[in-house]
Amino acid sequence: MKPSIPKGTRDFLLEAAAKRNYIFDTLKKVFEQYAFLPVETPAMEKLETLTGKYGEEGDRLIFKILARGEKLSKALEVGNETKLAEEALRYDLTVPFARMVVQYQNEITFPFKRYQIQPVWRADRPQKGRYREFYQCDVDMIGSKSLLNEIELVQIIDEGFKNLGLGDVTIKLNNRKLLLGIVQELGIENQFIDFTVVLDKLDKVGKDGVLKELSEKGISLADDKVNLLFKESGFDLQAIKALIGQNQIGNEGLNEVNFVFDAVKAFGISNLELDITLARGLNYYTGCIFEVVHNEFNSSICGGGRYDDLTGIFGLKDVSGVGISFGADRIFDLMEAKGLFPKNLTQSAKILFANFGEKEMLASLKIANQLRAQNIPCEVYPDAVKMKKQFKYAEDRKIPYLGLIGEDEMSNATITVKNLATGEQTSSTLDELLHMLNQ
RNA sequence: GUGAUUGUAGCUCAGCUGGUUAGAGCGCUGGUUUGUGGCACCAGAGGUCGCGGGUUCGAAUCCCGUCUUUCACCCCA
Repeated sequence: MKPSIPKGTRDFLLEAAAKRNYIFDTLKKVFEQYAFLPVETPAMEKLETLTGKYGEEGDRLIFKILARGEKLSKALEVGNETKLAEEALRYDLTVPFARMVVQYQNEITFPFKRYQIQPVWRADRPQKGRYREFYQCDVDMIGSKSLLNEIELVQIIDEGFKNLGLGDVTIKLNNRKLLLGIVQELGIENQFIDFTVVLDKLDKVGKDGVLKELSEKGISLADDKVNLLFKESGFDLQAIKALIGQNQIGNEGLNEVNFVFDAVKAFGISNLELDITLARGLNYYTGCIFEVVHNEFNSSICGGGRYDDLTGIFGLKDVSGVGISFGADRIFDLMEAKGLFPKNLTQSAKILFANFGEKEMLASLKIANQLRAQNIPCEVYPDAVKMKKQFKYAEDRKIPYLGLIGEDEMSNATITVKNLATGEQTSSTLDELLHMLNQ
């Protein structure tokens, strides 16, 4: 059998793993700058914890874990589908986080801020930028309704992407309350989800495409409202204001968006865009919603929003939360395509000591240990094989220097050091070597 | 879930309308060079042509199924 991995998953070899860690580390630094601390939750949750939180489509994509042993045979026997799988792999990090907050509510100080970098699984069909296993980097805050949180999250998004070299992203902002107000004024409140999902496609399929899809879902709109709602491929904020008029929830949403928008702009973040067509599919969002896109990548690389009732589902009422999720794998692909990763992420040792035999090997190890004590990563080649092979190893691992300690060097306490890039070779004492490698 | 698409050596690929020993480049191993690599030259190893079935005297090549790859839709990080 040819070795391979399940579809929609991928291996991260040395260099790829280093690159991905670079993304994690960069984001972590920003998260911690805003006083978020890490938590972790198990890869699997009880199925009932997950179902019903992501909408119909989302539920379908949950990876269920088949029951085993007696439980399985019993479930098959009785034909009880719900007993076939009682556990599932987590679909995102937000719902498990909400579960965690409710479960440990007496041990937690609110507002509770955490970040979480872990993989999630979706039983989707893989395609560009879409995997069945991928890492999310979530920052969430539960237990405060203040819009300060929204403002800070936008700042985190902005700083995070800038630090990754992706300062040219667009941060989109919208508010579900505003959308709800619009839907109320259109008289189609009971088709809120259907409407917003279709509206989200405006820039992709245009006005006619949206109208067509709406009518396919049994939603028809009066012409005058359509004209207020959107133009060919965008929308007109003044017209939207006219559309929602005195609608209470709509104006609430509008005020929230404006507050966040103005504050963030005042802090010099210019790539923020109000987009009333932004919907976001996850059902639990209730207030501000965010999404980050890049013009060289066709799907969003970060998304999030406020959820007023998520903990309520688990029994903790009136606790609002808000958070965002960076899609590490999409960011990885985008950065790879743009060549944004720093070089030498995989440089392991600064110097490799060649192996000429047992005596020489031990002499080299003694030097290596002294370098290590000075925080200089280094290694001794483990086998006394031919030089060609040892050189190649150093080259493949991007080790810049080769140290040679043979009989001559041992007897006069020196180390022959060869710069592998230039071919330059010097005879140094240990102190000279330390000095050179510390630069 | 729907519709396309791909699969030949470790990697990237060639192999014309079916014809007998399936090729190249890179990589790998050994040698020219038993403590001095990158270059060059020489030699060598490595493939049930994704898998299963069918058509045929004969299949990498045609047909069916299946898995896999990639892409779009749905939906999403």
